[in-house]
Amino acid sequence: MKKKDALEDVKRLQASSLGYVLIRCGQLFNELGMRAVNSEAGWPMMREVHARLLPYLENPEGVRITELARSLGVTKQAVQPVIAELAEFGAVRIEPDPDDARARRVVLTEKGLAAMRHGTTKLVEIDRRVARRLGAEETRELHGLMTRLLEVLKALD
Amino acid sequence: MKKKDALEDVKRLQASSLGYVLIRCGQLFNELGMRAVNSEAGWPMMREVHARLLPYLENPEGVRITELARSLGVTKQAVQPVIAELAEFGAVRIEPDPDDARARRVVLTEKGLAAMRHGTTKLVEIDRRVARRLGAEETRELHGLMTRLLEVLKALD
DNA sequence: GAGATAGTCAATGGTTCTTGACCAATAAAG
DNA sequence: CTTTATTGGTCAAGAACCATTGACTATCTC
Repeated sequence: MKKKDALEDVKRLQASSLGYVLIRCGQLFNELGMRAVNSEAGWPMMREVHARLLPYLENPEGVRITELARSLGVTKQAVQPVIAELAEFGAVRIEPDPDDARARRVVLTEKGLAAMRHGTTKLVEIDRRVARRLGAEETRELHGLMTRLLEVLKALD
Repeated sequence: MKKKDALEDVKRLQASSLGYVLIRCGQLFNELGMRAVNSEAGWPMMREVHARLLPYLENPEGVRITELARSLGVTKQAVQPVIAELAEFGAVRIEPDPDDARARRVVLTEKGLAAMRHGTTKLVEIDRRVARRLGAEETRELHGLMTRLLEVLKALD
């Protein structure tokens, strides 16, 4: 059974890769998180696009659509339906730009902030379930290492 | 500036969450990996769907389409175009099922196995770049913890 | 004024997935 | 050994989502 051995070989290689294991973990966690958020009322249907956009609304003065598009790496036309949905829900407000009459500013509202908080809280709840099985010490250690890893990955491009 | 404080608060909450940091890391790593795989010739266009399907072809005897669909949580119709593409490329072979004349078995070929190996190798290369910045000891530790985390997450549902 | 920039509108394309109708083979039951 | 229900798979049509290009308006900058 040479073929079976080759398969086992690849699986060993996968298990040996930090990245492979990391990607799997990230997907599973993401799935759990999305399910937890959408299982509750209040947010009609949280989709990946929303979660991807929200972090770029850090500026309390608002962010221009073009800037959002550039941050996300897509065209401004692609961003429009997303912010339209967010605005309809009330997570963002679209204001005219005081400095430029052409431009508009997408501003995170209190409700949008609450949505971010809610989503993160759900993740923290899963954290706790994980910690109960993984151990408090290990979880803390993992969190520390992961935080450093995030910095490394950001710098890596 | 109460609003800015509230935002900082959420960001602190996010940074404190293992899951949040993990998801970000996973996305970044995945992006790097996909880019690395597609930058080389040999595999015309590796998409997420392919990467998602391949792991379920572990059985050397092949797997039924219905079974694949159930594993992926979609309909069998959704699976069909994916395996058609994989078959066209040569990563899988579609054989009649010896036990059931209705059924077909999707079998991973040598080429498909090589593709998995190639993808994982690319991840391992990124691993090394990460390890150079994170430190060998830390990387090893992180890998160990992450492997345990994966088991925990799988069991969590 | 000339040219760049912010944003919108319209049309369109690709990917993924769905429902519904169908065929062929199997399994269960009389 | 038929009848009936179930199962594996395909075909066809289409919906949802995400993104695109192209054309246009309004404004800003020089």
